[in-house]
Amino acid sequence: MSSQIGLSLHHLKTLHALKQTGSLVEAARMLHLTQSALSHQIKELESRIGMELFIRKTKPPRFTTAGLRLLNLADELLPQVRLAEQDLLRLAGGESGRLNMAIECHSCFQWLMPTIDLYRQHWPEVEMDFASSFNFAPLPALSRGELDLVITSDPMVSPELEYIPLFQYEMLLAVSNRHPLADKEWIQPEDLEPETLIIYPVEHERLSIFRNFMDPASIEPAAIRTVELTLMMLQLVASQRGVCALPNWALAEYLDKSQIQTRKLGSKGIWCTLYAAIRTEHQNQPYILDFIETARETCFDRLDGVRPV
Amino acid sequence: MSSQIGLSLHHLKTLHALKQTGSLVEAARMLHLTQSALSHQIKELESRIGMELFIRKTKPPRFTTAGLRLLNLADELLPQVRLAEQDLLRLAGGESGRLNMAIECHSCFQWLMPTIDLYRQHWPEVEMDFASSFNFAPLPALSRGELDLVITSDPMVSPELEYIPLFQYEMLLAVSNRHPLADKEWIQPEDLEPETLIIYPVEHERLSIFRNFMDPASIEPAAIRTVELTLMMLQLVASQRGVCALPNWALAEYLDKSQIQTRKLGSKGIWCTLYAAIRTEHQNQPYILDFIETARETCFDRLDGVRPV
DNA sequence: ATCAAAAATCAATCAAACTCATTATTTTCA
DNA sequence: TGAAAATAATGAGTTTGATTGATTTTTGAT
Repeated sequence: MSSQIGLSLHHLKTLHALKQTGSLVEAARMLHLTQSALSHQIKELESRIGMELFIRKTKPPRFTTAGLRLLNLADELLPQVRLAEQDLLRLAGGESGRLNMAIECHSCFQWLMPTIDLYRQHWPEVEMDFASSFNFAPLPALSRGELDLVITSDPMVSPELEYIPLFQYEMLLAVSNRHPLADKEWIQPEDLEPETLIIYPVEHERLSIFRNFMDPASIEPAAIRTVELTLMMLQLVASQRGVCALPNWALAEYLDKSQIQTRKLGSKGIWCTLYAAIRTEHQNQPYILDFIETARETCFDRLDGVRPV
Repeated sequence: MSSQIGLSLHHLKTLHALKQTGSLVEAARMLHLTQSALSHQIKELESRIGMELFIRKTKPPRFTTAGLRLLNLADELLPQVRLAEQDLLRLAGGESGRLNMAIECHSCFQWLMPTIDLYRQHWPEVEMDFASSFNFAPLPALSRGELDLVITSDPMVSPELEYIPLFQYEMLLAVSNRHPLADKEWIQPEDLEPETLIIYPVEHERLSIFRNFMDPASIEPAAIRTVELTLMMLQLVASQRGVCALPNWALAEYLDKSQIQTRKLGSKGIWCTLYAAIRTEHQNQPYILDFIETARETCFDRLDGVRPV
């Protein structure tokens, strides 16, 4: 029966990831596989259907008709598979549980809300609660069992904690259009010496602008101003009251609306990984893992500039 | 990311086949795999989701909630996959072609019509034509290239012909309710000696009632009457004008409506395989193979009593 | 033109899926 | 009810296919 192409969900996931990321390398990271693996996988599939699926030699790959048809299939099937797997997890692992969470990265509310909304539809029985982390250290609270999940970008290793990477993002400096730094290709630590730096009201060691950029160069900004809301930060930047460092995805949607621009921190930029921290005892708990999975999906779907792993 | 169950289309196909056939053995035959393979496959899946998918120890297996959820998923996904694969085949192999067919088994019109209707929806460009085979031998015509597909239950081996099995069925004897043979558990060749046998107007060697039943016992019926239509045959049987042998699936829908009953031919019954014969040059021709695939699906979906391979 | 990043390729490895042979369990039927 | 047949489960071994690591080729950027 050679009429069977032998499509599999792997193929669809690969194509979908390729579409989402625009490159085999990134798609591979998203799927926790090698670039080589994906290359082989696609080539094998192409040989079976006797056609190319996408045009290589173009930066975001352009898909052929056949490739588009499969992408279309993926868009239809994968969500259904996802739903079914969620149902199975609920059936097997129990419907309910407690999910107290905190975020160390304050811009994260941007994607956390849609994530939670989506998650609640599928796990209505899970009790969710949030702790604002301006005042206390969430990771110890997680260890103590007061929290169940913490979104953080700096893991503190501990035997009872498990860190599951969500995505990578770049920390960018936001400056006003008319700011002198807007003329520079990228920012050096010294450039910030005369500036007012606007930050969230947390310890400096927890901010990568300090930890990974200024501290290593032993440089401090002229002034520091703390603000609790991302939107307010950007307003201040636009008003030339200072500069601030924020994740690329947090800035993306404000770029054209406000009078601000973004610049790399250092020639390579500062890249951070955002993690979901859980207690090790929860590492197989379906309702927890599915929250994380939902978060990843939401982020890759809605956030610009995020990269896998 | 251990929240992934790792569902695959194989699993869904297996579950679906299990539901359709009611047993692992038959499901395996339908999928061209071993019973062992399916057993392992399901067990592995069950271990991954941590639940049983169906209750063994019941003749048609009863599915658990989890199993039903997956069956439901299969019903949603598999048709979509099927459509996508058809689209790819069309894209790769060309949309059009010639499909002249003939059936040696006259009852086959029963399922051939719905098959053709379904097929035409997906391959509107393929030119279809039918040759009634009462007068001529279709297999030689197929070799000669006058035909492209023949439905037959007795393959004549030839280098340029390829036989693709569709399904197995049982040849049953139809008798009137009031006929003395209706009292017998099953029919022996001798039982037919005093009877009038109603057959299609083709050579006796092409009829399995002769080839596999009466001829081996060197027995001939008292009289033979030829009729071209299945429905007419059954009317004659009901009117006690004779008995006839027909495929179980052809009889199934008339059983309660008319005054007829069916009996096995021999203690084990006569089982035949129905094939689609094509020219070897067509063995990779997508539009041909997809017709055959469509036929198989239609038969398994609509015909009672057919068995895989 | 040169360099860095991405993709393709090849050989080797690894793991999953399948088969064969066997055992256990069910079903059927005498 | 018990024996025989059919079906399912199990286990060991094999095959296939998927994945990786190392390398080359290609592409895009400077």
